[in-house]
Amino acid sequence: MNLARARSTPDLLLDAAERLFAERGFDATSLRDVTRRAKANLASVHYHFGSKKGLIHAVIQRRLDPLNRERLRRLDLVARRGRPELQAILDAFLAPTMSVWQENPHFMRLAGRILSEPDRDLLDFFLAQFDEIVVRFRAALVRAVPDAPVEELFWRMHFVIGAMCHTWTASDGLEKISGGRCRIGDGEKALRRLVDFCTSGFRAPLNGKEGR
Amino acid sequence: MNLARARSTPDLLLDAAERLFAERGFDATSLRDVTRRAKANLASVHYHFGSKKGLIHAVIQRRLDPLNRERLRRLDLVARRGRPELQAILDAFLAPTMSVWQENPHFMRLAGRILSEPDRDLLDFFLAQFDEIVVRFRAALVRAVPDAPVEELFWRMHFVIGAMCHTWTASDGLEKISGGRCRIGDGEKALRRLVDFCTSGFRAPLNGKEGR
DNA sequence: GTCTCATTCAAACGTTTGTTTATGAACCTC
DNA sequence: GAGGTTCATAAACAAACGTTTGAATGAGAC
Repeated sequence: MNLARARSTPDLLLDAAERLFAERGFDATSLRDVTRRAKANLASVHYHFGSKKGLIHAVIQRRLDPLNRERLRRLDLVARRGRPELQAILDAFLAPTMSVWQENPHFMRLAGRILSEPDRDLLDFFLAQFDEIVVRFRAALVRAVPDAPVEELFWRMHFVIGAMCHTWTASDGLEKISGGRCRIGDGEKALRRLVDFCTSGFRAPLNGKEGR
Repeated sequence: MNLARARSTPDLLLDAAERLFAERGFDATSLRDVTRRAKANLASVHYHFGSKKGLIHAVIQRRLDPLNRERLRRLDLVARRGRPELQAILDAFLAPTMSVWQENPHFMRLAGRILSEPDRDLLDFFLAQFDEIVVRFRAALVRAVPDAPVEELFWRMHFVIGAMCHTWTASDGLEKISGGRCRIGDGEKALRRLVDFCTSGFRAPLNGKEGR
């Protein structure tokens, strides 16, 4: 038997699928592509995951679950220190995405794309994973920016999410457009830029007037 | 003959394709879907556009060309008034997308999705439409924020683009997550929120320190 | 009237797709 | 070691895909 523990078929399928889905998209990746890369049989997808959609869901959940748990863990640390700082909240939300991106850039590219997915089922499944995140981060934001209407907070988090997704999914577009000037590099600097931009954007005056 | 001038087959194909591509995505939309909706023959796509890819390119170019011309026109107006204001530059870049969204929400949803497209050919074709935009807006930004390194300007425009795309493509996700609190409505208010957020984000202190 | 050109049309092409089936090997339980 | 469960495998399924073909149609030009 090998010293390196042999990976199970489901894991091999998930790895292959994650990679291919990220590179080519869900529709452009056939189950034959996945099983070929995983060195598994075509029917094994249906045996372990029921269908192609089941495989997609599993790919998403495997990474999204720890990611969102880490977000909540960090938010807890922030909230425990008294009235939460806006920047610390945004950092708790954004920094874990950078960690995931570092360990596995494929998944973050994939996740960013799902939010603009036309497939309603898939989008709903994805959003359902954020129920607790929404509640907890909203509460923290209300405490950090008490003079802003909740509606405004949602809009600004919407912009934050847009900037975040674009950062991890389209950063090669940035490299191309900037003529190679901007490279995402190790992610740390990109994260700091992202957090700074979002924090400052979040502090925009309310109602177009200067903040009171 | 009809009073309303009969539209040509290519136009009918473009309309149908734009709608369906936006609703279901490129891969999930078959040429049979398109021709059925356009009440045209299946082969007409290849006759007029050469291939499915040709049709996709035509759909994109038809809207993107006027959109980017309008951006440049507005930027000209801003630059002619002396040293350009940051907010005016961002408005010149962002406001036309709202106009397009109002006339044709389908296309903006589609455009936002292309930036996270896995298909390199398609992405390259899309980005190539922005060559002049990049040059002109970069020059304006350099004048408006002279103490920022060009690299920083590119990064911040990257975040702006992310927030913008997310606004027009995923605003129903916002509505769902916010529990119906946030509706995009007529677009005017969303645009103002977006411009305010981006302007403020763009003014984030440089290098993590307070701006000089 | 006839020739010419652009366009439309129905039908078929060969692939590829997700999914299902039937068989067999490997393994654990008692 | 018999019986049963779990997983792997090859083969087949019907459906849908982008694309091509060759004939039919229509309107102007001469």
